[in-house]
Amino acid sequence: MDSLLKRINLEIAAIGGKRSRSRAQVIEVFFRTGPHATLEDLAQAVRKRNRTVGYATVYRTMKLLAKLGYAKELDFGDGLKRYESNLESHHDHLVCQECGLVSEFQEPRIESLQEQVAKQHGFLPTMHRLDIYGLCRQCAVAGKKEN
Amino acid sequence: MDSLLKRINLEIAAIGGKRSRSRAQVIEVFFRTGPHATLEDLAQAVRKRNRTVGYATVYRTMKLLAKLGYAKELDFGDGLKRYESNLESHHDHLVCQECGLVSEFQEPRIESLQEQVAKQHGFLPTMHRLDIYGLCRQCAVAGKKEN
DNA sequence: CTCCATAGTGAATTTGAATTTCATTATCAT
DNA sequence: ATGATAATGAAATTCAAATTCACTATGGAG
Repeated sequence: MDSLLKRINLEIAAIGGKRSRSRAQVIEVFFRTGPHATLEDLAQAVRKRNRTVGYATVYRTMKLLAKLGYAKELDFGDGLKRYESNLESHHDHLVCQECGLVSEFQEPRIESLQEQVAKQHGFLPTMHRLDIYGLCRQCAVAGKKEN
Repeated sequence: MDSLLKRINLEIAAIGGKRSRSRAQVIEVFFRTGPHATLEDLAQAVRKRNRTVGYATVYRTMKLLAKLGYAKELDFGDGLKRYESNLESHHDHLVCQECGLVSEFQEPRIESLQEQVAKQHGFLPTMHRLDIYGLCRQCAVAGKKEN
């Protein structure tokens, strides 16, 4: 974690940036917070520690982390931007439309089929997004009972 | 096309709705316009024919079509909502990050793997979204030349 | 160490797509 | 025809996100 912060600071310096306490706090909170956190979540968490950190700094820092490749921007269509660490291995999402629960999965066979498809279309893929929407186990059961 | 409009009007009537000229124009323009049109695109196209149609009507009509299942809402992460007809068979998207070109593909093997994954997680899928981002053939070639 | 150019900051403002409001108009069952 | 109600368009509102701006902090040059 400390070495991670150091590495990030080096990269920031490399592109002509300076350090700051606020930004360090945002970065630390981000990596400590669970995945799929909204900007609002992150801002809350940061400000819980240090009330003086402004929303703008949270937004700017997350954008910076995304640019450096440490964070990934997510959008599950609810109008809120979410971020997750890009350090963990790649995965896709199952989003419950009822309770909002987001779970993750990996399926290498899907990945390789995507590569194939892209190649067939002369397309050079840099990333992809696969989100499956529906009802989680809990909500599916609850839904059945209602009928 | 005419029979489609009639069918839609029947469904609207069934949920207690009335007809209107503006709405009919929006619907017609939507089905005549290429896929992945933004709301702005649609509004422009409609207002080109009939300047008196307001943006709100375009927005409301597209939401209605989505609710009835005739239109699908898309979001490629550029902050603009797009719509495509839901009459064509299901497909996923290849989005060029350089020129914005969107092309479509179908891959039944991916679909079935998704079903499998969902089942394994006790998840009841209602829909999914798979977008592959990268460079289209044109832009990939152009990018190489630059280096 | 001391400058000082410049990056970063937070509060406040602005942006911009999308939605809602509201007074008016159009539709349609009776 | 009439009256209940859906639909309309212009304008106002919403809301997350981005930007502005006056001020502060950082860190390389000397």
